[in-house]
Amino acid sequence: MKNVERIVNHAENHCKAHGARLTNKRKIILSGLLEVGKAMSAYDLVDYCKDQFGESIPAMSVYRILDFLQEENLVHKLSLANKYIACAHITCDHAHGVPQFLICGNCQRVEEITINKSTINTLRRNVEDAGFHLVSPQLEMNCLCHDCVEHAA
Amino acid sequence: MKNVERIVNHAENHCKAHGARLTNKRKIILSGLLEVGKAMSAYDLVDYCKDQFGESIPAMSVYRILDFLQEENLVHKLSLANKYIACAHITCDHAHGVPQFLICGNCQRVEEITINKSTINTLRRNVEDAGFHLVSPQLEMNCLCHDCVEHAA
DNA sequence: CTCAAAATGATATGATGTAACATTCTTGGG
DNA sequence: CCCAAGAATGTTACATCATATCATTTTGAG
Ligand SMILES: [Zn+2]
Ligand SMILES: [Zn+2]
Ligand SMILES: [Zn+2]
Ligand SMILES: [Zn+2]
Repeated sequence: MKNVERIVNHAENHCKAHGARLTNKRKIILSGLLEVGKAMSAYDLVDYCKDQFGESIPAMSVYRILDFLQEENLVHKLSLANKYIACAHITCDHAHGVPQFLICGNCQRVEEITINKSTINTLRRNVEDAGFHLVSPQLEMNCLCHDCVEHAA
Repeated sequence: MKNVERIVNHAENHCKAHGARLTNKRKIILSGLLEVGKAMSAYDLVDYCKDQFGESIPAMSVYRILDFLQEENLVHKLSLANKYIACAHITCDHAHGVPQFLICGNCQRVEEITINKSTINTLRRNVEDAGFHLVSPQLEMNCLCHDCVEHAA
């Protein structure tokens, strides 16, 4: 069984567990994101599904499906790039924490990480000191990946 | 002298100091952002300048002017909201560090802060541990301001 | 003053995202 | 099984955000 298929199956079980339905179209969108392995715009996904799966899914539907997948923590939106990326932890059994994203400004690679609690707490204290309350520590950070740092050197 | 005027003068000196020109149109855009005191889209600014200053500045020019103002650190872009906001530290004489933004998800108030170096360094180490190099610690955080926390309680 | 560079304008178009209503699919109770 | 109700998807139109390209105007150094 291909890896993408395995992850999609896992996602389907995750949905079933609380009565949500990972329909065929939703599987296709999720599969596309998993196959590509990097962030794509909604319209990129329209094209990809047309080209790779022969499925014409209108943009409106893609947006709705992306909303659903985000609610299920199967996909995340990167506001810095207006793109969407498959969750890197779909097959992990632990509950999904608030993710942080490292975005390589050179090759666009994206890494989804979970920064350790003590760092987040430090950040939270900084925010409280400024008179605000941190609601969600989802962060998107402008980075360079290891490869791009090497090649630049 | 009004406060906005004072800040704009300071900005003009800042530009002059290295041969950049804070033209009249650029002053108008910056003044608009300062008067409003919150984040606005480029098209919001087109309308505002038309209504408040009787200046019809085409959107294309507004975008160019915002680009200029960002390079001068007089304005920052909030990617989370696709909006622009005047820098909170124009009249500070110290060099402008990399800012972080706290955005109230309820009333849209924005606070520009500079998180202390040690926190940023901790964050940087977390990023390095993930095999990436942090290029810019500009962060946009989904928060609630103190007032909105109170009123919700 | 003159000319080149900088700034701004005009026009078109691309990219991203949502509103509103229609149609189709799914599913559980009779 | 059948049907009604809700969920999912389709259609159309439009709103919003942003850039490409070329023309014109403004500015300032020489
Ligand atoms: Zn995730
Ligand atoms: Zn890279
Ligand atoms: Zn600033
Ligand atoms: Zn608030």
